[in-house]
Amino acid sequence: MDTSIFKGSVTEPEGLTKARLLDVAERLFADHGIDGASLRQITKEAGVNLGAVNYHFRTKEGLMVTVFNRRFGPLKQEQLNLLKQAEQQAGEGASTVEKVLEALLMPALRLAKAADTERQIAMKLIGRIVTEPNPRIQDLLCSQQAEVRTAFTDALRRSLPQLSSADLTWRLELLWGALAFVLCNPGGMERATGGVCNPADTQAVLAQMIAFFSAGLRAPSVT
Amino acid sequence: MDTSIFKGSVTEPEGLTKARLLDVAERLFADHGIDGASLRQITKEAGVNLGAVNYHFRTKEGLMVTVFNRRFGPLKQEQLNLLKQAEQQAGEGASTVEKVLEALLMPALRLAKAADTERQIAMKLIGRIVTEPNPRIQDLLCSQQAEVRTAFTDALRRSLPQLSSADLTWRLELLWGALAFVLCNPGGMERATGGVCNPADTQAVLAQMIAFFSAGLRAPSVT
DNA sequence: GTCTATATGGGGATAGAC
DNA sequence: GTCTATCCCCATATAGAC
Repeated sequence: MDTSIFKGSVTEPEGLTKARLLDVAERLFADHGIDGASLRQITKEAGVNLGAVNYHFRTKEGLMVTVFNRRFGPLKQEQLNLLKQAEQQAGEGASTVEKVLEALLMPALRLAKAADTERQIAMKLIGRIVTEPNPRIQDLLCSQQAEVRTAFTDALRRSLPQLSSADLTWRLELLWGALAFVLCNPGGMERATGGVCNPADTQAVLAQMIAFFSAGLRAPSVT
Repeated sequence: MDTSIFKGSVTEPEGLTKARLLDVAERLFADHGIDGASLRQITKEAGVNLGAVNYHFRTKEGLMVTVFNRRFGPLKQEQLNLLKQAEQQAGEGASTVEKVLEALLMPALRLAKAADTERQIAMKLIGRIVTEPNPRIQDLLCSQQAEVRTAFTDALRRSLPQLSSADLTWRLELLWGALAFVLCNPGGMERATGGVCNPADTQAVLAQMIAFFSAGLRAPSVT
């Protein structure tokens, strides 16, 4: 007697395989880097077939781009929305540096509606992609983030009219790098600092970064 | 008539193959990441045989560790020497934050006695290793840098007695991340900022970072 | 949509001649 | 010390059965 209900090639619920692939790929990309995570590993852990990647995403790069957009799209929107809110609150005058920084940093550190472990995975993914050696991925990121970059540069220029344009650009790059580093390797950071720094503690990181960087941004121009 | 002097397996000058391997490996590790650079590519570009890696360094990891130490050993020494000098100059009192930061940042950004292209390669290598996903490499870096980390943390603690220990640790991590990011991908940074930021301009980066981070470090404690 | 099987290429490591 | 040749494993991508 055969008690199994699903046998042979029974059609799965629409999109389930695809979603499982995306979830596992995101986690493994975050933990081992893009090149460091193989399709074999991803499909095995997702409990789906290797061929499914080809069917749903065509190539590994297709999978990567989809993972990327699923996470960066909403993030970008949230950053722009928060910035808009901050500027509306400020009314006629310029927003404070702190408010602008919060709009930029909070979404990246918090990641909307994410459960705790999911949040940590997504955070690491961002860090990995930002520091990815592969030039194709860098290009992708660069174009994706261009809108965010200009929006926040403009906002900060209004908040800090005394700062030269070059200095502002430089300091935003430094801030971006520090953020990427924090996101990239939370475990290593905690270990290196003897447990003092825990990047998963969103509130603490946010407070630290805002205090540190708003003071830095207010430093006199050097050019 | 055979005019070639070296033919067949003529013994090369001592250490030449080894040095060529190290130089090329450093460049390719810097450009493509550790995993991204294959031994085949390295040996081919170095004009040496694949087997030479096994003979001189045993494994790829052996090669990587040697490249690593050749570059980080002197860097570490230079950082510690400059710090010592700064503290001697300061005499009884504490060194200024700026002097301490300069001792930390300048060697990394300048890299002693390096020609221009060599310097850029070495800078990228540092960035790559700092952001490397592979946990073995992270451990190596962490232990190598422990001495530098504590020396500079102690120096800054003396310069900034009002800053809580946790805040200082956090801010140094953020600084370290920003530095890594700058070193890691100079081309991408220049492109993303429309040429405004050129990480190869040591003096400019140093001035920017010192102004930005010394102001940040002087911000009030948040904990 | 899902599976098995395989094509094709590249990786690191090594043995053994010279 | 250097070279060739090769082992063996793993990668991505794909073809074709179900």
